[in-house]
Amino acid sequence: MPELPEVETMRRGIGFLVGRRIARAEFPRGSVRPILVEPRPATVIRKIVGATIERVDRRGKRILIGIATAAGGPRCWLVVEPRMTGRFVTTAPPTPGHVRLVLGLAARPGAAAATVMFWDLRGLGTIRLVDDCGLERLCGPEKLGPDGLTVTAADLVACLGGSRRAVKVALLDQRAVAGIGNIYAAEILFRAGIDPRSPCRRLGAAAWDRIAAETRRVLAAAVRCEGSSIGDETYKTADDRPGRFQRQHRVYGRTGEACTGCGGAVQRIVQAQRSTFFCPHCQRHPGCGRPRRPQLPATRRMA
DNA sequence: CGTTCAACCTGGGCGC
DNA sequence: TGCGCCCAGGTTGAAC
Repeated sequence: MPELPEVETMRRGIGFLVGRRIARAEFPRGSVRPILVEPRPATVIRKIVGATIERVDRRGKRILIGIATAAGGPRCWLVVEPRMTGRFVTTAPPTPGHVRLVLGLAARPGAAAATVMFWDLRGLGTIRLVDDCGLERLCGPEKLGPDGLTVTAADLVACLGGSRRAVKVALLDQRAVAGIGNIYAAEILFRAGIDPRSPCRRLGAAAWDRIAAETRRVLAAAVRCEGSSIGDETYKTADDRPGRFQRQHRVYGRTGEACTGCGGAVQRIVQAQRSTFFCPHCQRHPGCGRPRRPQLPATRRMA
């Protein structure tokens, strides 16, 4: 579920952790299979209980909790990947059985004791405790490209300009740009007017300009709306409110509905085993002067 | 290099 | 009611 806007909203929702001491940590053994935790939960608990949280950051779709070890040793990081259904909660969790981590914060002057939980329905999320070196290995530039809120056309061209991959698939590559997922890839390309099937190498400078600009604009707007909540299940803010950006979805999840641009039907196709939503009329290969016909691979050979 | 598939999990929704 | 199937915001690794 969570893409950059949702994870950024989570980060803000638990920002009050900064400066707080961890009084208690627990990895509850619910009725479902445990999620991936590295190193062993007992080791993580031993290292972080008693320590103080120095910062709460985000890189791409990951939350980074910077922790000063109790003994004043080197800082370590709790790296949380929510994947499909993970989220932080400061109120009652949707189900008690899917709470994966509980952090109890010590009271201090001006702040009562508090509890923060990581809840994950499907359990595909991960929690890792790493040092600075491990953080680099996990979230360094080899793994995560420039952040989606600030990515430039030059960044995209440098990484993807020569690629044969379909642009929608490429935008999901976190090494190219960090934070875009299936929802926002669709919304960005609709607003940029680009056919999701276009091979990257066939896009011109103007197209990359539009893609980069819409990436920043759409993600920033979604952050202001506190993300997209679909259905009622999984994603909500840390204090249990739904996001609002789903109201501004133009194509995602709207198969068969009228395109807000031309009134035609929004289409769903599958790329890289994932749904892609787009309007074949409003989204064209750049440089192609007129709307593409709805996919008939036939008449290609001619040109 | 790029695509396809399976896997990791739980749960909702649909057709029969 | 129940069963089987498809779907879901993500990521990884193996096979072709």
